[in-house]
Amino acid sequence: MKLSKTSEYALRILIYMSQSPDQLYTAKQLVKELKVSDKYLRRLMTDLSKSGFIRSIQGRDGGYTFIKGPDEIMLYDIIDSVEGMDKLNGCLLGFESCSSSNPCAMHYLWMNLRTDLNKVFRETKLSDMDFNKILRY
Amino acid sequence: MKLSKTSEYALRILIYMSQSPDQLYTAKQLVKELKVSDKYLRRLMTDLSKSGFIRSIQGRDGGYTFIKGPDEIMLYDIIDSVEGMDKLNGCLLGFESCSSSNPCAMHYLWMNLRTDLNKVFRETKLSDMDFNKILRY
DNA sequence: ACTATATACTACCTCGTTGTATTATTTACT
DNA sequence: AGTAAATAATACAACGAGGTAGTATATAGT
Repeated sequence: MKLSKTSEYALRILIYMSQSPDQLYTAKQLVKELKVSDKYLRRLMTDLSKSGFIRSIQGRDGGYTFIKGPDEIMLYDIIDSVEGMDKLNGCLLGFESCSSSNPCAMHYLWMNLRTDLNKVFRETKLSDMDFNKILRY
Repeated sequence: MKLSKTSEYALRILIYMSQSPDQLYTAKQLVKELKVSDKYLRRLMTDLSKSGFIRSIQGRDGGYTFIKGPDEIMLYDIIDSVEGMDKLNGCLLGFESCSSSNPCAMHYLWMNLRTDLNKVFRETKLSDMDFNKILRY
């Protein structure tokens, strides 16, 4: 029912950047706009570039820019890359052995809910975000 | 998208106990059946009795039994008492200032999903659980 | 009163997540 | 070549959730 801070930040950053996807964003700029700590953001940006969402350009006049277009990136992909979407899809009661053939008491109830959750995150693109509503802090 | 371990355990325990709600359950018995660590379960049971779901009976021949009937306890109440349902209902992007009048880019998307989640947990009773599907471990 | 068996309470330990500090590397410009 | 401005990488600190140990307290049966 809640994402990790890392997912929060990743989404914040990429949603923010997708306002003008061709622009080169510096860490300094993102830190200022999004109020994520400098060091933490930089580390996260490295992860995001390793995951292939953005390219990092080192050196003077460097920064970060998109590789894929925001219309090619699903919210699911972002969350999956930073915290693992499968973690969120386990048994709600924490039973290792829970499955459709051996369901726990809440299995079908939870399955329906999480199917909807997954569907939305799988089908929503970064570019579907409403850019009139970019909060900063 | 996931509950805390404490919520998992609380649900496990109460769902298990609601199989025969008038029975007196000892910690030892619950530990054995549900594979939750002895000390942790005991501490959690104290919390659950303070929250008014169960009564604890100390001393020899003591144990735990329901106060309210399982048809009076909503899943929402259990989760809310052990981890605070409000924590799960915050802004998905972690913006403090996010609200309907000042929404973040994902506000309405997330609002719809979490409304469904809340609805199900608010409307589902402990006694609605399928007791043919009580997994133990 | 004593004992066995149960819960209550307090303090501590462990570990993953979050956040910070420091140093190294890369690149454009002059 | 030298400098300034940017990212990369690594190590470590702080915190909270989860889990454990040990002691105190309560109660039924004898």
